Amino acid sequence: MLRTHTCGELRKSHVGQIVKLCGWVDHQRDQGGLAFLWLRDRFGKTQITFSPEAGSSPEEAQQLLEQARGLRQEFVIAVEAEVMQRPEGGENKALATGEIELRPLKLEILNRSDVPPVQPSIPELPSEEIRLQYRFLDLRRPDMQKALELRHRMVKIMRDYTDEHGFLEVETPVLGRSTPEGARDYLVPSRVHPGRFFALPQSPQLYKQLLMIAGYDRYVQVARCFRDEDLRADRQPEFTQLDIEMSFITIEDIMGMMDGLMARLAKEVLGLELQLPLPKMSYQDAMERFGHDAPDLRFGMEIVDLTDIAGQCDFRVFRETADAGKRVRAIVVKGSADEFSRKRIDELTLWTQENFGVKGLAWFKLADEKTLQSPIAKNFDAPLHEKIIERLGMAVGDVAFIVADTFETSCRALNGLRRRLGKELKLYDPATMHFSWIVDFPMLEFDEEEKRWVAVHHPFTSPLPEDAHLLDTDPRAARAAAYDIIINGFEAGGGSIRIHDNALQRKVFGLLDIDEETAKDRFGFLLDALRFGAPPHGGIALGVDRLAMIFAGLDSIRDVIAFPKTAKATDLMTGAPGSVDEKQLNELRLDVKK
RNA sequence: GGAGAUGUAGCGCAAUUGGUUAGCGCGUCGGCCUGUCACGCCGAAGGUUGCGGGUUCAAGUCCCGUCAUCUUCGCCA
Repeated sequence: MLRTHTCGELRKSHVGQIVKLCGWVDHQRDQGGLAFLWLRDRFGKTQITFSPEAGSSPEEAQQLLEQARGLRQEFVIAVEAEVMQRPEGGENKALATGEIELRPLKLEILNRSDVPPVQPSIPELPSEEIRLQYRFLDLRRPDMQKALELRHRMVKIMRDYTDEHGFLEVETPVLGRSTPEGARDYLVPSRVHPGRFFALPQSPQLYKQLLMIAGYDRYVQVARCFRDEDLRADRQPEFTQLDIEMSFITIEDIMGMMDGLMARLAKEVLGLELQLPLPKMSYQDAMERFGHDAPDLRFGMEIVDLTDIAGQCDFRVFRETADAGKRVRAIVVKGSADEFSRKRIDELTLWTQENFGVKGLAWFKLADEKTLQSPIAKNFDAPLHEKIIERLGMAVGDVAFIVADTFETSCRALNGLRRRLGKELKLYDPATMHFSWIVDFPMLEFDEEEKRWVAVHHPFTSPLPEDAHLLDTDPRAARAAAYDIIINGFEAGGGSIRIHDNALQRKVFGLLDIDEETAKDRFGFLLDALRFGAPPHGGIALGVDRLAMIFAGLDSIRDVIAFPKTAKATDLMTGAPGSVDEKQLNELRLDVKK
């Protein structure tokens, strides 16, 4: 047996025992006649003390000390040792094993290490580039190990919870067929069928619906999904979702099931009691009040509409915006006017223009309780000043930022501004967690570029029953039976009640400009299945990586993924994607031209 | 596809307005130290400043291009 215990488990109660430990040399301290060494594995660290009492004789003690001096960071060693209580006052409270130390009897080097570019023993982080290139070393860092452990616990809770509620985990294919609706697919060429391709799943959406039709009510899968789109701090080209589908249910049933799961995760992982049911907000409300369908509700700073007042002022930009049916909207920063010098406002204006395409960013401060102060203030008469101050609820010391543009652009700009200011001005405690549902999404939106309707959620989403008739008369107004779960401004998951009626599904395909032939070719199996007793069903998918990131209080999804990819979707460690032999290409009958 | 930031020793960083031999900490190597806790002392080695071009008497510093990493807009049914 190489070891009897891990590096994290020895306590006072083990004192006197002879144990065997294996691990990596974390760091050392040589004091001449006395040396200390910390042995690390993913369970913890244990101190080994090389003193004249080591071994069974002074000669052995000296030999062990010499051996210890030859050790370097990240060497892999095995020690046989006696567990000793540390001398009075020599405990290390920062270490779980800090009450004991090991008196070594035998030491063996199992493997050596080059000087590591990443030092797991120091808290200072190397650049992300180095971390990803030497991920196997970065993963030795206790922070990474904690993050992956937390992720494991969350997934375990998800599996336990769904199992206890009668869910069945079913695996669905990774090699499927491409459905160009939605995100770009990762394609896999077929050798057996030259010129034809599999697609990696963007989600197991259709398979889980087919499982419902097959009668496998209450399906769950921890599913890997792939999307060939550009990355972000919270987006990877391959990611994991907790995929769920249920039959004979209502929206409330699914939300209730997820509320329970969230409460359990919050309780067991963070020790937080969630108030259930989780609050709900309509999409329309979210856009009006926060400018985004995944608002960060940990702080206020709600958007206020000024369009009607703007229509009465002499400031041409505002009046013309209002007259054109666009919007003039504002957010107010409470009590921080002093922090917004002209220079800072200019910088914010430029940032807003460059990132969100607004033409400008207007602002008001208060000169006194009744008078606005701003380069554009003179374009407003006194009653308008008072109206604006009242509408915005401004007090002296507040500053308001106003965007005049289309509804969509003002949403983007004000949401961006709101998030940035909320973070910069520390308007919320980063440790708080805010869960909510966003409901009543529109079912369709018009894609101006492609000049056609596209599904906001996906083409299999059912309209709300009371809105189904709008598909014939006013598709824009039809609301979907869809819902997103939002945590701290992140979309942590989303789902919908699906269409289970063949005719309705065909009608929606028609609205989406998918003609009968294409629908049959791409989704024929679904349309077929819908003719053979499809039960009403619906489900949800939770972003496992994002949930783990949020619960761990981290800013990047990469920190909860063992082997993540860079912003350009490459793997710095393996070099993937790599080139392949001509032989492989020939077998696939692929011709790669640069 | 666009925008911004960054790139200097194995790692993290510094280097006035362009101006001697590019510094500091950690690590590495050598020496000393009997109670340390990533943190004692002394000494040494270690650099094509991402890469290519340009401006200049002189470039880590300015300009152009390029590559990489991060952030972000577009994109992400």
